[in-house]
This record gives sequence, structure tokens and C-alpha cells, in this order.
Amino acid sequence: MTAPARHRERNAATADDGDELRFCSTCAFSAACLGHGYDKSKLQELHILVEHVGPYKEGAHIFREGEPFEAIAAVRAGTVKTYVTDLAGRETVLGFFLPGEVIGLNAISHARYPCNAVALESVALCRFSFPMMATLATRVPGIQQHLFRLLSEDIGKATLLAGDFSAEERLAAFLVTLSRRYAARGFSAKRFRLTMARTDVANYLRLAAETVSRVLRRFQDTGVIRVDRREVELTDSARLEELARHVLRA
Amino acid sequence: MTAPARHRERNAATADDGDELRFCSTCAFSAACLGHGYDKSKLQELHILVEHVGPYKEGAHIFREGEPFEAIAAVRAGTVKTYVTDLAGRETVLGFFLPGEVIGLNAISHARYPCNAVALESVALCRFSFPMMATLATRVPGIQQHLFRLLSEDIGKATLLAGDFSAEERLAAFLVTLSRRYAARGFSAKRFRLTMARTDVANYLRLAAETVSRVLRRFQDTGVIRVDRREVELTDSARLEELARHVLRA
DNA sequence: TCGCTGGCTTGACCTGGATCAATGAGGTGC
DNA sequence: GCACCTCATTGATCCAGGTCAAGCCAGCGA
Repeated sequence: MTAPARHRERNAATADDGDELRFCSTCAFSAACLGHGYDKSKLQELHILVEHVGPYKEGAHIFREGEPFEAIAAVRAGTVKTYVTDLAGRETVLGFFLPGEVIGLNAISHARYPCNAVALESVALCRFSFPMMATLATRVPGIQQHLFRLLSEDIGKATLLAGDFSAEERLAAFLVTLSRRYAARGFSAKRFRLTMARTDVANYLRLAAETVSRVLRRFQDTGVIRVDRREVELTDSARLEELARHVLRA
Repeated sequence: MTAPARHRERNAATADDGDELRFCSTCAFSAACLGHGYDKSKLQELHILVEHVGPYKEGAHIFREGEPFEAIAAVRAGTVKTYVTDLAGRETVLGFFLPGEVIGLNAISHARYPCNAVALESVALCRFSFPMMATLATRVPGIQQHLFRLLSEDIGKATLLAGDFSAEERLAAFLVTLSRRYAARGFSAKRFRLTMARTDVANYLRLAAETVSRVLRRFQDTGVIRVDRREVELTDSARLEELARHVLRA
């Protein structure tokens, strides 16, 4: 993981000004993400493992397939796309990571990153040294538990899009999922920006870009969403969720 | 996880006859699976967490969706199928687990099993209490590490069949994967039995049963495999691997 | 032995989405 | 302003694989 600009936060973390959360809210956020909650005394401990990296500008790689695995990272700002390229050089999009989400988990088993990660827009990260985290996890059960949870969660995720669903179902599920993820991080669930190109969406959903275009248009014509360029508004999320129901099984 | 016949191994484990591995080879095997290697003194410790359960007869459920999660389990003998049923009652096959493989990992995050597990033939398991394992993992880094590895490995797995591959590619990859998994456990890589019905294979690969049938026939006609009922022989595994290459990316 | 049952195979047809090809519409540099 | 480029849209055609509908065959119980 090459960092264009690393700001080590060790000093900041030990600065006992009693107001760390506000001082470094995204870091605190990542810490919460990683299972610590906001217990300040413990947070302090995790803080030591964290460094802020970035910004990565659009198109910059965060890590590349085959590089030795050393850290997982929580996205602080921007969107990260992970992908692999097959023998013929065509890429397969594995996922998109929004602020607050963790990249690199699938690298643990092989000690190398099994895919590439690239910034789709300006991206900032909180980087957690994995060896240090693992060591800390043996002392602090909460961390271990949360790492287990994070990992276990991810197992089921790919399953969602692995089913044989129609293009409409896939796209509806994709939009609903994005909406929920944004909402979970405090952003609007109704209006958001598709930070990735249509071709990326298509590739991720295993559809042709043309199909994505057509389905989005159909959604707009039937009043389910409004699309303008990359801006999306869910005008009838109830119907959209209905369309996504089979995929999301809920 | 309801156990039709539990044989607690605590006594056996503490019997210091110096020859535990042979006494309980599958258990030792599971232990290895879970990261301990064959270091006897440590194995002892893990042994305490293990109970042998089974046999489950064909069609019997090992756990059902929604049941509280309490344990992961290594398959000792037989094949386990995991699946979910959608709102309309149709099932979606998530995976098959052969001897030596671990079921239940995806339950950790929600504290409930997110799918059903059923025996496809007579099945025996080594059951590991997860809370106890997690506790032990905080003391023994090796266990923690291996649990991380097991979990991380599973993340990528579903991805394989999530791509948009042709029926031939899927089926070839399926056969190659089975072959490798059997080989890894000391069984023949060339000849094995498809312990699951065609409909299960089809469902797992997101194909119609008819398509599975047709592709198997085509494979046989082109001399890649021989199929008789549920017995399969890979007569030209080189070609089969070639067909599977895009899916397996290697 | 027969007939039944459930899994498997084979054939005929149909359709959703891929592919190919062309056009539109912002964005950017000159 | 214009030329150019990339991304998105729209239309026309094609095909892999799904669906429907028959047979087929092994196992099994009576």
C-alpha cells in the first residue's frame, strides 16, 4: 500500500486534550468500525495503530494485486473500487467501498492483496497495520470479536450478486444497497451520486453497460428514480425495494 | 445445531496415552485445519473444545437458518449442502462441504446461522464451540491467526461463481474444484462421486438442470470426462482445467 | 414380476440480455 | 469559438441458456 502522503497520528493520539473524538472524528469512526465503540481509554490504544493516508487522486491505486499484505484500511472519504484483471487484460469489478467501509480483509488469508484497489475520486484512508491489530486483538477481546464479525459479514456479501437475477433486480438491489450504505454513514438515502462510471456498475453487476443504461431509463420512465448524469434520486424507494426483494431476501 | 448422537471427547482427550493422533485422527485433522498443526501439547488444548457429532443421515439438517449460532464444525465424513430458501420457497444452494472443510463460518457476524445445512449422505462432524474457541484464540495466537485465515479465504470463494461465465466454464470449474478438494484430502483426483443431485449442481451453478445434463454429455462426447450416473472420471483433466481457466484465474 | 417413483436425459422452442453500430452530450484544451 | 475525447444512450440483431414437454432408466416395494 503506497501512501502518497502519510500523516502519522501517534503524537496526536497521545495528546491528552480530552477531545480526541472531535479532533479526529474519522479515526474515531474507524475505530468504532473496528469494534471499539467510543470508549475513550481503549480508543487511545487503537489510535496508535492508525495512520491517515491520502489523498489519493482519481485513478490512483491504493494497492495492487500481489503486493504483500500489511494493512487493512477504512475509507475516510471518497470511493474505492476493487477489481482483478483476467489473463486477457479485461477487468472484473469486485466491489465498491464507501466512506466508513473497510478494504483489504480478503488479503489476510494469502498475505498478499488478491486484487487491485483504485480511487474513483479523491480518497482518504485510515490505515491499520494488520500485524499490530492482530497482536492487540489477542489482548483486547473486543477487537478480535469485531474483526471476526467484519470478516464473517463479508463472506455472505458476494452471494447477493451471485444469484441468477434479472438485470432489473440486480440494478434495483444495487441502488437500494448504496442507499442503505450511505444512510448508515449519515448521508442522504434518497439522493446520492454514482461515483463510478456506468461501465463499472455494469461490470460489477455482470451486465452490459448498455443494459444498465436501458434499465435506468426504464426505472426513470416508470417513476421509480430520477437520473441526471451521475446524480440519482430514489423517488419511490418502496417500489425499488420491492424490485430488489428477491436479491436482498428481506 | 442439534446432534443426534454426541460423543463428548473430553475424557478421551485427557487420556494421556501418548497416541492421540491415531486415536482420533479426524479430530487431529480438524485441529490442523483450525490452525494448530500437529503440535501435540497444544492439540490437547483444542481437543477439549471438540465433540464428535453424528451420524446425520441423508436429508437430516445440521442447522437451520435463524437458529442461534454456537459452533462451527469440520466435516469428518460425508457431504454437507448449505442453502437458503427464498420467499417463494425455492431453494438456492450456497455451497457443498467435503470432508475436512468447515461449516458455519458465515454465522459469526449475526450470531445466527444465515442458511440451512443438510446432509447429502451420512455425515459426521467435529464440532467446535465458537465462544470457547474465540476465548482460546486470545491466548493462543496460532488459533486466532488460523481463524482469520479461514474467514478471509471464504470471502473470495463465492466470487468465483459470481462472474458471468458460460455453462461450460462453470461446470468445468466445478469439476476441477471438486477434484482438487478431494485430492487435498487424500482422495482420488481422477475419479469421484458427485454426492449431490444434478438439480443441486445446477442450482449451485445458477444453471438449469437440463443445461448441466447437456454440458456433461458434451464433455463426455468430447472425451474430457466419463460420467456414469453419479460417478465421474476426469479422463483429460488438462483440457478440463483449460476450460475452467477463466473462472479459476490460474 | 410388474408398476411406480424420482432423478436424469433429450428435443423443440422462446426470450433476456449481449453484441454491434451509430448518435448524443458534457468536458477540456487550444 | 471549435475540435476532440470520453462516457452515455438508443436501436437492431443474435444466441446461450431457460422453459416446457416427453421419454428413459434404476431402484424399490408389493
